[in-house]
Amino acid sequence: MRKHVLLYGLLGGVLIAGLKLIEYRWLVVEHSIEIYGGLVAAIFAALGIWLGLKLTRPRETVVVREVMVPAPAEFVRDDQKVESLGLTPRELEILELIAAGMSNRDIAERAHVSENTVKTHSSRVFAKLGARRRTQAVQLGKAFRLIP
Amino acid sequence: MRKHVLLYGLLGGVLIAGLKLIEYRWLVVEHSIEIYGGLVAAIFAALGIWLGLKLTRPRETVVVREVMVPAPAEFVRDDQKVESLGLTPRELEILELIAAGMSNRDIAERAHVSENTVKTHSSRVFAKLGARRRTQAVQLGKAFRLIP
DNA sequence: GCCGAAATCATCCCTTCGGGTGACGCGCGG
DNA sequence: CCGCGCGTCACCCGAAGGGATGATTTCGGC
Repeated sequence: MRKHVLLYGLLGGVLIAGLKLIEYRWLVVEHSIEIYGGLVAAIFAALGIWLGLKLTRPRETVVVREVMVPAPAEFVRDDQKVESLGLTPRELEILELIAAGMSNRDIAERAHVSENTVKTHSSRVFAKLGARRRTQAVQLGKAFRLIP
Repeated sequence: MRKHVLLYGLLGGVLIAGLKLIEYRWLVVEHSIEIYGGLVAAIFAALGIWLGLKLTRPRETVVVREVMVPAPAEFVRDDQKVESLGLTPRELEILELIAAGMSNRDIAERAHVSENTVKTHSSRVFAKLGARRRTQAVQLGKAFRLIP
């Protein structure tokens, strides 16, 4: 920065000296003052522009734009809904297995209980959800955010 | 931009006229030419700097930062998957209704066809999806992004 | 005009589901 | 200690679902 200012002043001095020399060499011409002023103005204006550019070159404004990106939005169980429906953990578990597309027999094996027990649980789930079919139970379970 | 240039020239003219006036009023002082040049240089340099700043004002770096925000991510059917599975529009429609938790009878009424037809369609859907139960068909349908 | 895909409906048969009911054991809290 | 909620299991029965197969119609393409 200091370098720039020094260079600036130096150039100014040289210019003035040069102009003066020219003036003395070719005598005073009419309107020389205007030409002189115009030259000085033009040159210094150019210098000013250059200096201004130099000064503001590294000045950058960072604009942060947040973009909505579709995120999986991981599942969070609505425990309040579970509470209000009076669903027991076991029933919720059976509902999840039903939603996974398993038959009562499959669920019985998975949960290490008898098929009858699974039927009892699922019946209770249907009753509490107000569903008549397992597919409906699944649909309601997802709507109530009880299962992913 | 044109406005700036005009203003620039106008100011220059006014300045020269003003200086000339001063020069005539107080007579010619020794070194007046240097003072005059210096003044013109200083003012036009300032103008140049200002212009330079103006020119480079809109230099901004836009940084786009993608932020994971839970978004619904609306459903888009995987038509390619539909194609590869050979699912017909009607079958897809029946699959959607199954996913809505409806019974074959409900679907028959909704689609204005007989229950037998619904059963035929659903059977084909199951075959194409590799499902044995409607709940499984729903689960697979969602996994394959065939239904919302 | 014939062919094939899609949609429609049907019939038989078996499996799975769902409702209803009853019962037993366990653990917790009044 | 007794009741209650929860989980477990059982049996019956009707409804719904699902597999297999065949038939008809409609529509677009070759």
